[in-house]
Amino acid sequence: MKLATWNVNSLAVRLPQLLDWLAANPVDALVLQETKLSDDKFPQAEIEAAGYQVVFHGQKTYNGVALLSRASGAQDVVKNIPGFDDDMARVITGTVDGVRVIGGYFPNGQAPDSDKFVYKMRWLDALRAFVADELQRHPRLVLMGDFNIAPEDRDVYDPVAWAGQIHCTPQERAHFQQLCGLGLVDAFRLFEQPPKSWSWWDYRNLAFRKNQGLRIDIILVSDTLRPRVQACVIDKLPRKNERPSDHAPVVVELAAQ
DNA sequence: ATGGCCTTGGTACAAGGA
Repeated sequence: MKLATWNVNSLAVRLPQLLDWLAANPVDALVLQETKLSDDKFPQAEIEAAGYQVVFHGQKTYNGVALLSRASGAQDVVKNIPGFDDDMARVITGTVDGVRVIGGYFPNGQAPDSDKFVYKMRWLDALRAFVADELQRHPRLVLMGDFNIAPEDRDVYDPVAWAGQIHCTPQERAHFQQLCGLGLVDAFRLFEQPPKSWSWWDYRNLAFRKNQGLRIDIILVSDTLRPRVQACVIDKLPRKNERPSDHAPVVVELAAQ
């Protein structure tokens, strides 16, 4: 079973690339972030024509998430974080083939001294409570998405320049560790990986060509699923396309039960 | 090297992203 996450930075722009990627990478579940589409504009028919079921939670212009899955579809779908009042469409959850899949577009936070950072901290508190609750009922659980947190210095191309900056603050990293403390593990780090592995590269500064990026797109798997994890990779190929998203997909492979 | 790019809304350029 393969599951993946991808921040597409506008599904309206990236739909052809998404369909190409799915044709080459027939995953069982895929969560998308930054679809930037209200639900009435979501390209459901095109995705279904490609052989996927899809549930989505969007808004105009900003944010927006979706969960694609194979024929059996996603069960018990939840949109956003219950009990957390939020104008932004950031979370979608469903059960796919017995695995509880939570897809998240974590707040950016803008700057550590900003109101948006305060929101990020509140959102992370709410997410942690939600994930803890979900884990009680679904021990086979995957939390994946654009975390907008670089968990460690090795996830940052220039840790000195980024020290204390957004994505790298001690507060954000503490939240990441608290999520792991619920009984989740970073699937990417279960394996030896190439040094300087990133999932996002700035559009500016020839950052992709110079491999200057961050690893902020992350797949956490529950302790129950951990023995089934066989591989976790970042697929840089779509970042080499014309008109790419600034993020690359991340894929995890689970052994059959 | 100040910012350099991309997307949206809307039709000029500002805001947000990371």
